[in-house]
Amino acid sequence: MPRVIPEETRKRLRDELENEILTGHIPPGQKLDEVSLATRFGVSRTPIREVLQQLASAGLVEIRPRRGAVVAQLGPEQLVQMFEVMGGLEGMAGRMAARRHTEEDRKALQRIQDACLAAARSGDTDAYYYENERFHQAIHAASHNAFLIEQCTALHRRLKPYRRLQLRHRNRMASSLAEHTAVLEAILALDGDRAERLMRDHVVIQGERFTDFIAMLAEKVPAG
Amino acid sequence: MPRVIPEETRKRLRDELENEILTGHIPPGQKLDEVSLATRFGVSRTPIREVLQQLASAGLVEIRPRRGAVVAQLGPEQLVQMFEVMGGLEGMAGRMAARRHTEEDRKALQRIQDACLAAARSGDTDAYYYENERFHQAIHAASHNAFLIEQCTALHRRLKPYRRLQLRHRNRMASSLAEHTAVLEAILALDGDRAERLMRDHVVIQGERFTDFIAMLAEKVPAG
DNA sequence: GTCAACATTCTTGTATACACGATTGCGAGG
DNA sequence: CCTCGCAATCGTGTATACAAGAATGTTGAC
Repeated sequence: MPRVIPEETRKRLRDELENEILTGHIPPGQKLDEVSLATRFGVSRTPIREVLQQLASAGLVEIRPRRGAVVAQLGPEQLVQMFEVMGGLEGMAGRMAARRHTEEDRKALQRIQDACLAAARSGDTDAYYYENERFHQAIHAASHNAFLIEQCTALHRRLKPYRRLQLRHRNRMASSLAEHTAVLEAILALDGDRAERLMRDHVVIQGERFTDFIAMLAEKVPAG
Repeated sequence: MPRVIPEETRKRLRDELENEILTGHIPPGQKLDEVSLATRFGVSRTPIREVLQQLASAGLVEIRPRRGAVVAQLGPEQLVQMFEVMGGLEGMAGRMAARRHTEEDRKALQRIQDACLAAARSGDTDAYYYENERFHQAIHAASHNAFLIEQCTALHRRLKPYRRLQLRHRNRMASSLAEHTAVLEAILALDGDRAERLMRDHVVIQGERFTDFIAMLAEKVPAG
């Protein structure tokens, strides 16, 4: 039994667990038993505990002293609030992008917007989801604020599982694309105020639609 | 040697270490030796490592694999970026506060503003610093977005050591107070857009002044 | 049959032993 | 005198032992 984890296993530990939580493979509220996880990954409890701590700091799991770790559950209210903040952050990014983007940023944004358009035309939701993500990332990058990028990425990741479902509903893909177009226009026109507002609304609308959906589900399920 | 940390020691561990970093008692770049810390606090390395992990997640220390933990250093650029984001977050809070504050929020805000005024009149920088913090907290609270409050608090804490020096300079206290007044007016007038803008500028100005100061220092010291 | 109190079991939190990468200091070669 | 390489040392990462709180099951009384 090696005393040094084979370099990749360390990351695998964290990434795999994080993924299973983010994808919902391990459902919210599920208890995370240290021993089981340790056995499963073939390591001792020590590195498992470290990973759990990190995931707790990221808000993915909740550690109750002496009572173990569970996958964090986000209620409708928390989701609304997080989408609201996400909107604010993305709005910031939009504003900064409008004021600071470089020629390369322009090109990248337009290229990705084209890809979004293509995905939307072909009706490929998964492809659109992927390109949508890249579009947002490109705007973050164009803000040229590394700290903001970090914050956006972190929150984006955390909300990921909730956004995914949501594009499949109605013709959200079409309106999303239209909103992108408007945002991009504002950015290219160097209009920071407008870019911020449009971007914020774009994200908040997503959030609202989704949280409506969640709230609807929540009514049928007793809080637990 | 007790195997169970006496309940309070656990928090003391984290708080004390965090404080010493935030106050600069342990200077940025300083190596944090696990064994020394363990000895100092009278515990083993295990809880120390946990605390270090948490502080790393909060951005206060940097853990370099196999090479130990050091107190994180923020360069001028990072500080600018963080203040920029802080401004955005506080702006968000201002906007939401304008739209959502309750009667209690109104009263609290006015009460604290009065306290700020009193502190400014008496020229007591420390008192003003304290009341200023409370004013910002009151605005956060009036946003009624718990997640935003968390984010603001976290970033606020992290920037704390940098803001403190800065009020002592010039007549920053007077202009800070004037800015508060304007922000409060906008909030009480339910003008979200204006509250956001004023609040953002208020914070960003603080940041800029401070980072100018830091940048000035940085020129004299070779990057290390 | 229900509930409470106790004993048992399970799981977490801490301490410690040990392995191995990183650092450092020394000596040999240029 | 400087540099490179190696050896000794140091410090971190992991596994494991153990203590004590939490959960669970059992038994007894009402």
